Amino acid sequence: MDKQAQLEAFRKGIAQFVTFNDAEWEIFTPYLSFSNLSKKEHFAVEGKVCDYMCFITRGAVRYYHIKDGQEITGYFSFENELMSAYKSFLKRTPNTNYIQALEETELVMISHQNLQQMLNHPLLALKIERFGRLIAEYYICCYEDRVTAFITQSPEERYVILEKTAKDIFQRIPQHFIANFLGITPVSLSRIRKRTLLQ
Amino acid sequence: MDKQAQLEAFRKGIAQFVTFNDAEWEIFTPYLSFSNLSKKEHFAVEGKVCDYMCFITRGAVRYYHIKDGQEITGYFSFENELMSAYKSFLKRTPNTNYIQALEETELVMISHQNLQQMLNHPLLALKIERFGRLIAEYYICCYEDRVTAFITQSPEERYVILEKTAKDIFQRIPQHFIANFLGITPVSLSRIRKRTLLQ
DNA sequence: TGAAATCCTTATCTTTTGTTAACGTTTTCA
DNA sequence: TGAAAACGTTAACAAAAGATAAGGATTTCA
Repeated sequence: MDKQAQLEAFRKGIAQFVTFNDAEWEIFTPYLSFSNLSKKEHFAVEGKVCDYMCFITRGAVRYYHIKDGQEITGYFSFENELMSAYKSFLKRTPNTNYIQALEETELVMISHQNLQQMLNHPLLALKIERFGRLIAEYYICCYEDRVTAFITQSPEERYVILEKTAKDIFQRIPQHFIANFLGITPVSLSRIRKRTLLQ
Repeated sequence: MDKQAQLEAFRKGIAQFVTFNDAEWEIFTPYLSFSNLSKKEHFAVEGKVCDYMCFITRGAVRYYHIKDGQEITGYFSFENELMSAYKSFLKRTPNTNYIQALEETELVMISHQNLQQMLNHPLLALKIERFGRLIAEYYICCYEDRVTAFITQSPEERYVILEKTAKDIFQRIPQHFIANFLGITPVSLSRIRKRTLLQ
């Protein structure tokens, strides 16, 4: 995808949070940069501060932790979604997990430095503050649902709901990553799938 | 606690997010209101839109869902912390859980309506946008840690860590609520406690 | 293209958790 | 103050999940 098309996709993708008129867009876009990730390439690694907030125009990534030498996948992001090691990016602290491309991935990026400059730019500040607030609020709602699922649902219930609401993820993501995401082992997910098929 | 003392506590409590000079404070405080909750009184109930964002100056509350007729406690907030049915408050959608006072509780409150007015007030807008953004970012970091705990830790590990990092909660909150919070049943928590004591 | 890596399933065994119920203690509140 | 409610522990059994290993299919990539 060429940069112009990526910018268009980005503009459309963030319209749920904030819309720029053409004059604002002219000021805004020079603060953006672009990058590609090849399959298995890391966007973020443990111990490093994450300097970019991204919008994925194509591809998919997984977020994972390493515990006792084992990778545990906690989340995914796909095209037309935002991606960042959010906590590290915001707090400027070393990241505690990894983000890795599952496919060829294209990104539109905002560096932390540029973000700060925009927050000091008289014509952008208010809109960028709002953008940041709405993004954060959006993610809070996602997280709230996720925690609620862990509190109130069994692994099997979480699987059944995921299978209903995001069937396509099973075509795109290896099943053992999805198992981690659901909070169980791959073996256990395989059993649950067999069990729920028979019913 | 009298209102002046509550306001002082509030100002101090939000200083981690935003600080007001005295002139700004004068403009800001008329948008606030006050309320008390007696023990077991509900601040929020399922099905109603939550109209207030609160700061707790005294007391404690629990957040719980009802599933199959059973109450499942998912979170707590204490004095000097913020409290709201955040998702409902932000999205103006019916709330999906309950918030109930565990003790006599005192609140400083911002109504959604007043918040919107402040966001349109030329002298407050930027600071309030920032306040909202920083609060949301703060909660995202909390949620991120919580989800990571569910993904990467066993119930026993979650208990041991909670016992280390927030021992006082066990003196203040009934144990079966804490069990829900950890994602397990009260019986299971009782077993874990016995098990880890013996080791 | 062919060896290596990845992936899913299945089996076996162990460990943990859920469920239900009972019991004694403490707290609540009319 | 006294009956009722709330609370934590324990027991017994069932259900589910974790750990480990093996086997076969598919994919990857040099």
